[in-house]
Amino acid sequence: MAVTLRDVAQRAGVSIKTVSNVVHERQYVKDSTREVVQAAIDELGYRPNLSARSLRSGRSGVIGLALPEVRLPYFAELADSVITEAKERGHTVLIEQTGAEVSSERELLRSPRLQLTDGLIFSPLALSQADVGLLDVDYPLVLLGERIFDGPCDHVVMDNVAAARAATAHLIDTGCRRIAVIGAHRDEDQGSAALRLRGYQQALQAAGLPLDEELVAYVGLWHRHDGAEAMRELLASGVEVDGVFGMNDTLALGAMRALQDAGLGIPGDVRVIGFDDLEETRYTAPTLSSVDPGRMEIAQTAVQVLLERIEERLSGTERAPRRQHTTSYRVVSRESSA
Amino acid sequence: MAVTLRDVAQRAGVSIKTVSNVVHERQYVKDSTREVVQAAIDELGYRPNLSARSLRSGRSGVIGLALPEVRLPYFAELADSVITEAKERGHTVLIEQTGAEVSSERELLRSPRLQLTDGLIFSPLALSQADVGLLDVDYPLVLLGERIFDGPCDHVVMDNVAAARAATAHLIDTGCRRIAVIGAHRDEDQGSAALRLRGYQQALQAAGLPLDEELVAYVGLWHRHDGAEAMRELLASGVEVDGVFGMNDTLALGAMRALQDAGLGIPGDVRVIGFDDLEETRYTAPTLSSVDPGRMEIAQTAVQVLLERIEERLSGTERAPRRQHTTSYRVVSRESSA
DNA sequence: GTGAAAGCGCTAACAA
DNA sequence: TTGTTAGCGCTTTCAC
Repeated sequence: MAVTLRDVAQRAGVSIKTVSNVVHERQYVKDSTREVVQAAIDELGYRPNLSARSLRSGRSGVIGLALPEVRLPYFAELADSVITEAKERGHTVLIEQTGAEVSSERELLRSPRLQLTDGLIFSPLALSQADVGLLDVDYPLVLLGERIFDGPCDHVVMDNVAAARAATAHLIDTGCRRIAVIGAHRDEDQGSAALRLRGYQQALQAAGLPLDEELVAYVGLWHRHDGAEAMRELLASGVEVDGVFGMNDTLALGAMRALQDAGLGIPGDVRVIGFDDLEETRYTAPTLSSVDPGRMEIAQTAVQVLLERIEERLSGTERAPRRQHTTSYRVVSRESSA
Repeated sequence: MAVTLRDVAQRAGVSIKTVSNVVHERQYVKDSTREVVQAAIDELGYRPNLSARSLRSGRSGVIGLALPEVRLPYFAELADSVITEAKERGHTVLIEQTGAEVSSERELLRSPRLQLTDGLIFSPLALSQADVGLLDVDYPLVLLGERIFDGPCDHVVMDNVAAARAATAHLIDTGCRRIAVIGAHRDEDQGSAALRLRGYQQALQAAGLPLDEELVAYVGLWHRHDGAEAMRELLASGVEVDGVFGMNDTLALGAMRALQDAGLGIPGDVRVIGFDDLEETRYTAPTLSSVDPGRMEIAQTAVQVLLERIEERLSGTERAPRRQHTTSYRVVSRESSA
């Protein structure tokens, strides 16, 4: 059925080893031999069996990417960046969706589904510091985001507190005094929600503005629907608002929608800023100010670090200590806060 | 290093075959034996080596999904659906991005990167009928979309012509007489763009409206940017417009943005409908009417058909003839065409 | 420069 | 009901 190295060797009248050498473009092969072998490969349409190669060599060329849901724009863009970067480095990406449930995130780490993967890039949404022990797995793992610190693996993060502080400060600079924040999670102190809330609070304090709990909107998920819902409740509560910081763009877009439904002008009556710098923020009406989290940098760093770990593991090199890699962010001002 | 079947067998004091039987939850294993083996598995933390299993059994449990770019919302949602459906059926998904270039789509089909995949779901954007020969590959392949017909593989399509006709008819029903269409491609007669254009034309003819070439906007890609750009040009040309059919939601959203920038009201001055029914159409201002292409049905059908083919191939069963599977669509009316 | 052969971990046919 | 064993296709020492 499938053409194997042996078939090629037979056809070319050489040993299996020589064919392997040609396939891997190794030196120490006479040019004439190489040509004969290459001809046999082409004629027979030989394609290496990656399962066999993987079994033998211990590496499959596939890396796993675990995230809540690819349909969420932020993760779709992150996946794109990771896939692109991995391809650049000769690897393919297998995607696992965890749906943001703690249980599936925990299971994922021990899942046999990842077995033919050389390593994993994991962006948890629900796991907490208490789960840090689960991260001590026997395969290369790079963690994304700030839900867990001081884990036994490499970690790529953006400074959420500073970025949220900058976003909030941006609204303050443009004159806002009653800034609502949408996307807080109750009883959380490590996740993005908690960190961005902290940044928001720090900015208010730095500006000498009061922290008004009425301006903090708690939500379940960070979907558009939740942002719209939260904004509606905020408006219904009668609390005065002249600025909105959405913990991500999707929430902010939902909030914009609710504000517009209520007949409020953006940025006239209320200024809005989001977080993530999704492509669509450039095309909404009005265009949405946001924080660019440096997605490309995150993806590149994560893939690079992961591949280094994979290499290290295979070559038995002394393991470098696990590191935390911090990437940069940038506030992007658009119409919604002009 | 890694725990193998042999290690478990030794620890449990049974043969490797028995352990395998337990792992595969096969019958004919005494309960007491099963318990002992399970205990050993848990203690040692045994996880099957999928590369070995794959080499031996000829199936990896991984299916490939090739699409232009996951960051495009339609494909992000499609990927989500495919991954979810595949997981449901015990498979994982490896994603390949082709970037909508003919060359990479052609290469993809012969790529060794797909070698440890059991089969492929392929959504081409650039391949044309002329490439039909390339689809005659030696692995299970399911094609999505209508760029190629009568190929040597299964095919899941939605009736683009009928759906576009329905979308256009919807605008006509609400009173539009000068309907622009955005997203046409020059020199194409098989792709979604050509089919949707045909549906648009059929609807106009059926209503006795003239086909005005000035109302057809040609674009390169179907991104938001292209929609905005095309709409701007349309408006600048001075042609009269009271309705817009965007060949996908992204184009329609870009067009909406341009219309709003020009001070036109939606649906007051111009009614708009898109295509794809992206989640965000429910949250834009105004909400966008669209055509629901039955993404879930497409994904389910594609995965099911592919897994059947994989099964067939492995069991050496008589191959059922290649089939075309047509899924259903639905016009969803929202504010932009109310 | 090239060949022979061992074995990666697992599955499944065949034995017991 | 459980054990033995032959490879799946490849990589990789170690000879020649």
